[in-house]
Amino acid sequence: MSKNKLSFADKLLHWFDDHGRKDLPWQQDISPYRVWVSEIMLQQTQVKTVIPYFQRFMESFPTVTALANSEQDEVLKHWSGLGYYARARNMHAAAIMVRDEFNGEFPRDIENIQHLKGIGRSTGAAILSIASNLPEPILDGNVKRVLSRVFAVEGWAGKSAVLKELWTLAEQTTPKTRNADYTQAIMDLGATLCTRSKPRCDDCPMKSDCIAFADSRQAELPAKKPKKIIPEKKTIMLIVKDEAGDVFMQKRPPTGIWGGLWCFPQFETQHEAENWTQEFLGEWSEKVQRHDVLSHTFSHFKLHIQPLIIQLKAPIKMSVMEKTDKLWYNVNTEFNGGLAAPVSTLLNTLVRQ
DNA sequence: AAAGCGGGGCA
DNA sequence: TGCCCAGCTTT
Repeated sequence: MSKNKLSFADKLLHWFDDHGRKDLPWQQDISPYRVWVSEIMLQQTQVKTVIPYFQRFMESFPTVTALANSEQDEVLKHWSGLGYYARARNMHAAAIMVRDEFNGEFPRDIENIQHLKGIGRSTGAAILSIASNLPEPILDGNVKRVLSRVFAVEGWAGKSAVLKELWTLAEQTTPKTRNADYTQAIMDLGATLCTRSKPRCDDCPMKSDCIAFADSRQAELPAKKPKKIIPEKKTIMLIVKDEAGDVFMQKRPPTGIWGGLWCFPQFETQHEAENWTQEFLGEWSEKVQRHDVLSHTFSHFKLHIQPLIIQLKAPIKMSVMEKTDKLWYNVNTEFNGGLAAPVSTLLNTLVRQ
């Protein structure tokens, strides 16, 4: 390791001592479990949004064993609105694995910790570094941005050659001592100063070392992901109300979009929706109401949702009542399961009046 | 309204 | 090794 690289860590740590954030909820009572939960949540969401989710999660699932002993519906309920629901499912599976295969303790080495679902090299390293002060380098989005700028790494990090170069730089810059502080410091620098747009270079401890700053290339580095045109799809969401005002909902398959979350029945056409209602639920008393289309963007397609509301009058056929993946939801009660954002939106705007 | 964000799973 | 998976914030 060159002298230059050592001073990188020293400068960063000095800055962190004076200016870094140390009062975030997951920086208190540090444990592998708390760091793990925060890291998974922070993968997809900003600090400000994560804080209330983290606190609710910790109140309900104070330990990894408590999480393992919970129902998936309960876990997804705490994740509703955060997105990337596969990560909540993975966390639940990983907690069960820690309970059953690791005696309730997180593995303390980078190889074994990656056997847990949802934990790769960077997240595993963050847990080991922050919770146990082990000298593992991390490479999350913040670190990628900082390293790309300081060392002028060319190319998009989605390319394996670029990613490899970034990992090498991460290994070379990560110190053996004060590793936990260093990991928090470099993430903090990326989150607060070395931001994607308008970085505050004048306040940055790496200013004198940063090639992007020297060359005024902060806006070009890191290289952006190539643009892709995403397809658009349409669906009808059918909101069926029974005589009591309860709403019919069904659980989605365990994997795929909104896996394990509760949703309204979906159809391609209004005709199909009406036929299905007739066949499985009975007669309806009012005309089918169409409501405004709600558009929802995923990473790989855009979904246009046409909500339909049907009010039933005849009694419900028993067959649908018996299934565990179908239910009638009393909208004035708390929902015990995961709900995708547009489903929550529809419940709030069209059902709970 | 459109762009940008991030990491792991899996074919 | 390249594509799939979300929903929120920022511009």
